[in-house]
Amino acid sequence: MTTNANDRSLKTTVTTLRIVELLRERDGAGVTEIARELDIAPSTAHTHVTTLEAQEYVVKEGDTYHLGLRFLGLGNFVRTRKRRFGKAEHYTNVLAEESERRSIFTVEEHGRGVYVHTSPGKHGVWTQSTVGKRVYLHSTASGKAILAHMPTERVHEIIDRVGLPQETEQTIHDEEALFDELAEIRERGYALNVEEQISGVRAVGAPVMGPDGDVFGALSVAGPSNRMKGEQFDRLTEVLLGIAEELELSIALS
Amino acid sequence: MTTNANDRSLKTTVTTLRIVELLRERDGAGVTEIARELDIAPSTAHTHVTTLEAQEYVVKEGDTYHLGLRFLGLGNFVRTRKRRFGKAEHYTNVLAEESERRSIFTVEEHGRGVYVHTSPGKHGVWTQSTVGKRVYLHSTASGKAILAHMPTERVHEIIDRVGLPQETEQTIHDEEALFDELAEIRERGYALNVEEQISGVRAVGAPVMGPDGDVFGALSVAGPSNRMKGEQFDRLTEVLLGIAEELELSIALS
DNA sequence: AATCATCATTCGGGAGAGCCGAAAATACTA
DNA sequence: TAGTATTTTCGGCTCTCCCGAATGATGATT
Repeated sequence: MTTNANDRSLKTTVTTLRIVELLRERDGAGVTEIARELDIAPSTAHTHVTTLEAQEYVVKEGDTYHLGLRFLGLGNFVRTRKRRFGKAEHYTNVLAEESERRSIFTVEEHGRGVYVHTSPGKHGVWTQSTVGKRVYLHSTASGKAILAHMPTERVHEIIDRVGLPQETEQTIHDEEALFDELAEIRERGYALNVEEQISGVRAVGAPVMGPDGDVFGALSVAGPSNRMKGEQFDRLTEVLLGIAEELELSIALS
Repeated sequence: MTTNANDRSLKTTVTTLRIVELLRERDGAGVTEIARELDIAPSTAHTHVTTLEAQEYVVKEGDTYHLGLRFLGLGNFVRTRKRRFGKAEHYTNVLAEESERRSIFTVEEHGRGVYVHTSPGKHGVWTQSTVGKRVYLHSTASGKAILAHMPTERVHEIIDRVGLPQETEQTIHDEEALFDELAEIRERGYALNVEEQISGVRAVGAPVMGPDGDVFGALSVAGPSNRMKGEQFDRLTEVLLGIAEELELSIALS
């Protein structure tokens, strides 16, 4: 999947990054645990982890190694790198306030959706939607909203790269069906997610276009299915579309 | 400095991390620029940067490489890793509200202070105090508050490791003078920074102790010197100490 | 206490991987 | 069209990373 044929990738760097990833998933780990999990010699794991520690990217607490606060600076940097992200944050909060649902601003990167901002909203308290989370584009409302406004060619590239994994029974896993849906989304102006990512959860997503005509990202609101239907739902959609438009305007004027 | 004698550090990993650091500082860079700056061959820089891209830690925009949003997830993870950090965030905001000054919560890592939370406050708008920023402990109010409540042995270790660089004319750069100051801080209960880090800026810092008796971090307020003196200042100190105590209590009860 | 078990850490040596340099490809300028 | 500065590819040599075995350190079990 990630390993192509003529791979000039640096094995050492890849191992280091896998360790970083593991330390996040496990919330810290010991040398043997890392070695076992990544199928490398304990001594090798040790060298990697001490290198990371010497560079101050990792801290040692007792016998377990943890990700250090240096990642705070890096995370904060990418979060504030584009001025548009600041605007998006504001309108994500406004959306959560007015919709009373969990609101999320998502952008595409490497063919996946990344949550750049999230705001809980009165009735949308469920967790699991943390900043930085990576999701599939084809199984989420924001993701489909983004795909719908990309050049078809790029959509194909993305499908080739990440595929269309089925996350629930409702997930669209057929390429043709997806393209039909994307056409519908363009027509309609917003995207739906009917339990396609998580059972029992529905969402609506609206694209946020940049002034250049490219998709910048997408805003979405999500909640339990029983709170996301009927006339309530129509109101939600209206609020969402309004705020997405405000955000577009705000971006265009800067 | 970072290169010890019997260094088992992985050269490849170190180079990769230096590139990451450079991409942050410069806000993206091209291959040649990286190679020139780090004194490596362009082809080498290219291999590193494409490895990072393949692992989705870096994005390519035209001919320049930028840090990617994967760091968002890592940053968010370390920010929320310790439940105490959440409490600290809340009280940092309260402090900014009540003091109307820039408020910061700092912890020690690898002998340096790291800003974990910051809140602008009505009259403390000046920037440069972003989340994740790393500062010296001996030249900041929070830093000195933290040092004052560490085992003397560790303070020596830190001085040996990072030194006492002089940042302004006021910076304490003499070891003995520093220890005198730390004793005074313990006595007084809070630390001062009189233009020791940045000319024209003063700050007050209070330690935040954990229930185990170790320093957890420090809260501080900062502002331009002319707004940080007289009876105004006494009120600030009182507010700061009160909120630091509240935070300690809140931590102890969890 | 003493033995055992588990894990972290050190270190030498061999294999393989990373680094360089040269050349090709690409993008801009004049 | 030629010239300049960049990125990118690729072969090969050397250095470095990785492994395995040995040593320390820590804690559990009897």
